Amino acid sequence: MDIEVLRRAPLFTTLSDEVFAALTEELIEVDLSRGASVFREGDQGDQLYFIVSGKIKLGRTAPDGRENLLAVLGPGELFGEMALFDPSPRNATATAVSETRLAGLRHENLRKVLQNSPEVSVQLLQALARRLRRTNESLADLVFSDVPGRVAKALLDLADRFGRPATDGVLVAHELTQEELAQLVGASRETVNKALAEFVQRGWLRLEARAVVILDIQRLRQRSR
Amino acid sequence: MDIEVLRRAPLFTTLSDEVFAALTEELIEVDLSRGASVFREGDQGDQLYFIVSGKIKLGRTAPDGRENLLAVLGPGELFGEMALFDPSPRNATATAVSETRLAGLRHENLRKVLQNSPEVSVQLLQALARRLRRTNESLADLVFSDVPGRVAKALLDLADRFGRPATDGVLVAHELTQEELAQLVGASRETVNKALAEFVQRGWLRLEARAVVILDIQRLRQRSR
DNA sequence: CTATCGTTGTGGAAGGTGTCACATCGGTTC
DNA sequence: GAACCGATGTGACACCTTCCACAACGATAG
Repeated sequence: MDIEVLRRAPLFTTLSDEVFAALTEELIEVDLSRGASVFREGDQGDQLYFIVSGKIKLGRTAPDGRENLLAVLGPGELFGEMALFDPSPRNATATAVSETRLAGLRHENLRKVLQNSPEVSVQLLQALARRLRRTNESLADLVFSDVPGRVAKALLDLADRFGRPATDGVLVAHELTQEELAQLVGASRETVNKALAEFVQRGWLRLEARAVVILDIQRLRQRSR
Repeated sequence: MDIEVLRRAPLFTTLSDEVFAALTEELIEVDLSRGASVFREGDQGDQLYFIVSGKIKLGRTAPDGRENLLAVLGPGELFGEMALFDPSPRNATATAVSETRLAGLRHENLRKVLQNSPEVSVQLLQALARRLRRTNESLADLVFSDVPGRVAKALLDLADRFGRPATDGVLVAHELTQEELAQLVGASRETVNKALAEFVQRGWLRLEARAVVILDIQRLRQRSR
């Protein structure tokens, strides 16, 4: 397994080489193709996962079948950590958005690491605090912004994390369908499509298959406020 | 200061009497009257707070002045912990909803406790995980439920945490104005007022000053889904 | 090449919510 | 008691968003 990504992950950078080596012994490799789930809402879980490559979406399903996404995560990020500290079952479903490789770590093995190096628990606390901050941000957006604003914000966020410079702008290969993008911003697919169309029409974006190229990041940023 | 509440708080129950005693030495007492703020969005903070008595609302302000509440917390709960693990400034304003007494703990003093008893960091992780879970829940509600549904859910939640049995139902002395309740559920005051009026008209509620009496908890629960 | 199916693009009707406007109520101040 | 002010109650209207319907597109399988 390619452990370089993990070595650079915030959670592990503070670890000594020894401890890190011991830890990697315990990692469980998981490979997923698009659409495959790591775990589902309601499952009992005792692992947390690091994304080695690919992307994972965390989503919830309403009783009537509608879905909404809490986050889309990429390489170096971790998820499923809540189950380790909160006894209740998984409160979200984790699904691969593309070909994805994960490294799983069981609760008991993490415990061992926590004993030996208390910095790790601080790192975990930081990771959780950051996530909480992000979620609070999303909450506020949902209350204050209209759909186009939330779409703009989502694209900028995805650009920050997955964007790569292109000849005429920033290529954001988010790998999401418009349906998924809509679930991420909490709106209907149709409305999101129309918002995207408007941005394209204004010359701020160019659409590609499961990707966008941001042409005018300034305007987009302005629209997102 | 009345430390009984703190002794029973999840974060401290696992501590030995010695460690707990040492900790209480470091606590900073803060008294607030309704409307007074502990800290504001953008402040630099290095304390976390435990609520001894009263209620605190955590809120954010949009650039245009509109507000929305992330949570309303009561005795035994803690807040402001994110600043300890995430270097960025406060991302919410904490304001007293009623006469409130807090116990503040500075970062450096918490560190000392964390060194001596690793269980506390696990407790902190649990507290954060629970908060994240709650926030995810609110996010989903905002996407899936209409305003009356969210109002019903908010009242039930407040009832769980602050409710007291009354002669004809459950008295929820939430101490929030309808304006604040509206900010909590992410809606306008008028719409919330109309939702409440409808519930009263159906015989599910009785309104009192900054409080409600839930008369038919079953129906209310049904409406909240 | 053709059929199929998931995805994307668009229009229009229906409904929920925010905004505005104003009446009412209750407690506080002078 | 009168004036005042924050909080609450309620209607009308505009607007955004969802929902429904259907066309167009593109990749894949046969």
